[in-house]
Amino acid sequence: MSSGRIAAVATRDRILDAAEHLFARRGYYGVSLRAIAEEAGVQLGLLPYHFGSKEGLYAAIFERRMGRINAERRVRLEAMRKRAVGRPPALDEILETLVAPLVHASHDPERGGVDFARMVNDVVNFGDRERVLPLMVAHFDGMAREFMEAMAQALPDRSRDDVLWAYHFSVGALAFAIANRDHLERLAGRTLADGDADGHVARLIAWLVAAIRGTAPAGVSRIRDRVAG
Amino acid sequence: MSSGRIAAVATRDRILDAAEHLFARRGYYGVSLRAIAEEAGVQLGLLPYHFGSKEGLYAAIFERRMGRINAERRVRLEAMRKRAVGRPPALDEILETLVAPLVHASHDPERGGVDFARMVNDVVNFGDRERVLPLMVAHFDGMAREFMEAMAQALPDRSRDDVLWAYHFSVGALAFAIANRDHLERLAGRTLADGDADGHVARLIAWLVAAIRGTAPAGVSRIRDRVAG
DNA sequence: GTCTATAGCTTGATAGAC
DNA sequence: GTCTATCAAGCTATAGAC
Repeated sequence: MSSGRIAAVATRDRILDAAEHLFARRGYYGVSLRAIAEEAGVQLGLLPYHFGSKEGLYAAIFERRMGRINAERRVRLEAMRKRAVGRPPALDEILETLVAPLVHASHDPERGGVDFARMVNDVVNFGDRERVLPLMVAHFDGMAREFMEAMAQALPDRSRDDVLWAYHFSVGALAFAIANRDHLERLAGRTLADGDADGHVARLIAWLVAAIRGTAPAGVSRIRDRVAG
Repeated sequence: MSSGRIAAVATRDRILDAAEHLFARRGYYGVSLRAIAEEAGVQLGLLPYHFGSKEGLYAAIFERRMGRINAERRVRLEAMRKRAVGRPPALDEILETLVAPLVHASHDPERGGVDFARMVNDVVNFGDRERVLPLMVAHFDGMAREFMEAMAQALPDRSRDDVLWAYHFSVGALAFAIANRDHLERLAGRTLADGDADGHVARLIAWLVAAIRGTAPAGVSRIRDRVAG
């Protein structure tokens, strides 16, 4: 490994950092390659050289971050399944597996922090379908299937549509939560002292469990859920 | 009122319709005035003439729609207060007041439908703060104060931060729900038969009430809430 | 009020020197 | 691998005819 290659990786990462930061604030079309190059302290021509195109750069940001997050989820899912043999997995464990890796990343500048969280939120709320669809397929759809299957097992008395709705809204709440932390502070008009990632995970899971359990269609399951949860 | 003025209003509205439709799909920077003019069947020069600038056009879309929605909310809030003298307002009524006018608008093409809903979602998830902040202040902040006050009364055992968090997440869920209805169908891989607005309002309110009630910090209030709710 | 034409700038991508 | 220079196309906003 030559020192040139090391330098190249460092440059690539500096570009990705700069792009992540700017895309998070103004969206894909709101940021020019020139602005990114300037932020990265690099010349414009380097961006198409390393990433092929603007879309390629955008996609590369997701590839850098989501692999680790989804790997962490898969490890947790596997551990969860091993713990729960013969019985269905617990709803709050499933939700923690869904939520925790991304929330932790959104608190860790080394893993993208709020910037990457905002980009995730942008993709999840995908207004610009044609552009964003490949990213959803590559980084979200596979996990979605796994989580919905687990949730269906944890909620045996719910219809397929109920599970779908629960997963859909859980992802929405997750994306909203990690991307709009500072928005909450604006609403409050002051700084909030709720910084730690684990606290956010706990609050988010409590919210989701309550929402999903509390909207049970049948009276019987509702009582059982309260005892179990 | 001359026929020229009537025609002018019609043209203005056609431009607003076209802009709303395109902004909903690709965001502010992803749409050019040229594309809007073409979609509206109008010449480019007319847009700056009628709206001053691209930002002015974007703001005009919100002015056209949000006035009516917030007026409806104020009427409902007032009626709610008259119904509940001496006792705190019910949480589900407050949430219905927050949610129903916007959900109904998101189902009605005459009031912007999904397109305007997507624009609302974009502002609520405001990545591009400098640009969007004036719109939040003009159309959302006033209502936010009123709703948080009502929610604080309906949830007397909760802290100020709890109420803040509940309101913040309710708005997030509302914006997500109205903007991503079709997203749910992609996830399902089929068309869902859940078209009516009232059904969506009911499902959303049930979700929010369950989430807010179910995350009560104290055990005592939790029991009381279940009896009351 | 609407259209045509254009000014002045920015955009993403590429070619070629080093 | 990085930089400089440049292209063709796109952008918003404006001026002036009708």
